[in-house]
Amino acid sequence: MFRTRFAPSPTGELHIGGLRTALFTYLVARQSGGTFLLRIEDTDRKRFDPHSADHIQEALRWAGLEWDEGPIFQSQRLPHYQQAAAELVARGAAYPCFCTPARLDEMRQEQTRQKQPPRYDGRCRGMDLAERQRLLTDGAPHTIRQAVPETGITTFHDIIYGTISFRNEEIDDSVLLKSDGFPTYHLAHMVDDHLMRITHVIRGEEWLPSAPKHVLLYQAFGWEAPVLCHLPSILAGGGQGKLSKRHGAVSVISYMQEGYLPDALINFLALLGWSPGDDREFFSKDELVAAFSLEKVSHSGAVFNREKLDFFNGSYLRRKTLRELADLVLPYLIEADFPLGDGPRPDPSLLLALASVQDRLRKLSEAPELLSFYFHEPLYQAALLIPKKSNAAEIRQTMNASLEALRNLDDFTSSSLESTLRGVIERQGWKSGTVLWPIRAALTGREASPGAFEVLAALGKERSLVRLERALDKLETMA
RNA sequence: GCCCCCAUAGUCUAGUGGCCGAGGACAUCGCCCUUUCAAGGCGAAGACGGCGGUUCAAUUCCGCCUGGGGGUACCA
Repeated sequence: MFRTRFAPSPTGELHIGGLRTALFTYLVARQSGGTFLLRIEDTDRKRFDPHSADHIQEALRWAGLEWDEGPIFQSQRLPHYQQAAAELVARGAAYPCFCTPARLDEMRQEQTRQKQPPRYDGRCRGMDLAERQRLLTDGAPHTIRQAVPETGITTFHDIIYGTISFRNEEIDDSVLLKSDGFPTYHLAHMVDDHLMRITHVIRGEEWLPSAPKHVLLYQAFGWEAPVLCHLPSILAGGGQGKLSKRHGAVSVISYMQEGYLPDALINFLALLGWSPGDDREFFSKDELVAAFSLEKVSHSGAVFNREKLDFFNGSYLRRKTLRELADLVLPYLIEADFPLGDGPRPDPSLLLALASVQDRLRKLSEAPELLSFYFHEPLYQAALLIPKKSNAAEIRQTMNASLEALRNLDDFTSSSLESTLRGVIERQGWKSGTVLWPIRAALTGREASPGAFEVLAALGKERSLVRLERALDKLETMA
């Protein structure tokens, strides 16, 4: 029964990398029958975005990652952190620092000039106790800094990376409590993880270098540290392959708006840095819960590959029933201002139209473009009606024959349309292309589109005949 | 600069010393199907970064180099 948490800072919208972290965190909790908690780490008042927490929750919900506890806001738990900081000072693991931002800035510039690693020089750490007490009682502004041991090695175990150690002398005395009384991440997250009985800290690898600070803090408190797990980054992949050049960090909401299905995104993201160890690639969320394990997460960063995401999305879209697809696509058609009529919303002809494009759809936002000829008379050049290796005279002939056969046909279903037109083709001994290509071109105005029978059926007899007659007119004026 | 992490095809990955003359997926190319484009089926091309070790045997272990990523804030 593990307790895990996703702990984003509310500084903007949830990004793809954050969603993957949330997913892995969620999976660990679910597969143990444990608890997944959402904690908003809003301890930076400068970067705080008031809408961010809502956006993050919306994105998580859309993705299907429901949390069991929270959201908990750190800004409402200040006393916990202040008390913890005081405790640390009492234990000698932290100390008040009265250095001003200006002095710190100057100090770092000097260090950089001398080609030394920029870090706190320890001025207030060695301060005379009487002096410290005097400043404190005077109410001098100060922060609380971690007193990192000057010698020794801090070692910890990461589920993914294994044993990692740092020389304590390399670790800086970070600020734990800011002068405004807010904690920094270093203090807040570990205090909360302890108080909330978190068993697994799962976060991005950008935290790896500061992990020893946190381990030291757990030791100072005498608390048992949770299992640590750092996830490899998702990379943008600039400059190498042609397929990877326009990938970047993008917000989850934008994928939602572009018409990616949450299940497809989740499936894709799960495979970015994790694999089951065999050749399976399609996973429902439940299957992920069953198969996932942190031990199988890879150690190296993964480039975000949108082509593969599109493949997954198309694949998930193809599994939808037509009614499901209609519900999904409708908002995009409305957005595109298509004349949808007054009838029942997923009307039969819309379902037929959708069926004709389902195989070509990679994301929902492509639907208006793929379906436009069903809603608007197509504009095209007469030459489009004539396939290669044919001519206007021949096409006029086949079109007239097709038109006549179609006028006499009442059952406008794909199958009866097919047998009727194949009958025409066979009787006249024509090549099927000379009959079918011009019909399809006349109906869609496109070089590439769904097949003639499907379009005929979806458009219906009346509208089909109008378009075919118009095409014939075009052919006449051509000659 | 210093510290940490990483390294199988364009991309995501399988692989824990011999089963690898390296498996799967996306993308690419070809063929089939076919009125077009997709989808689908079949097939092709494509990788163990380099150099040294260890070993009877290294993609797998070790070191160095190179390359990539991250950190170095009163941001997370």
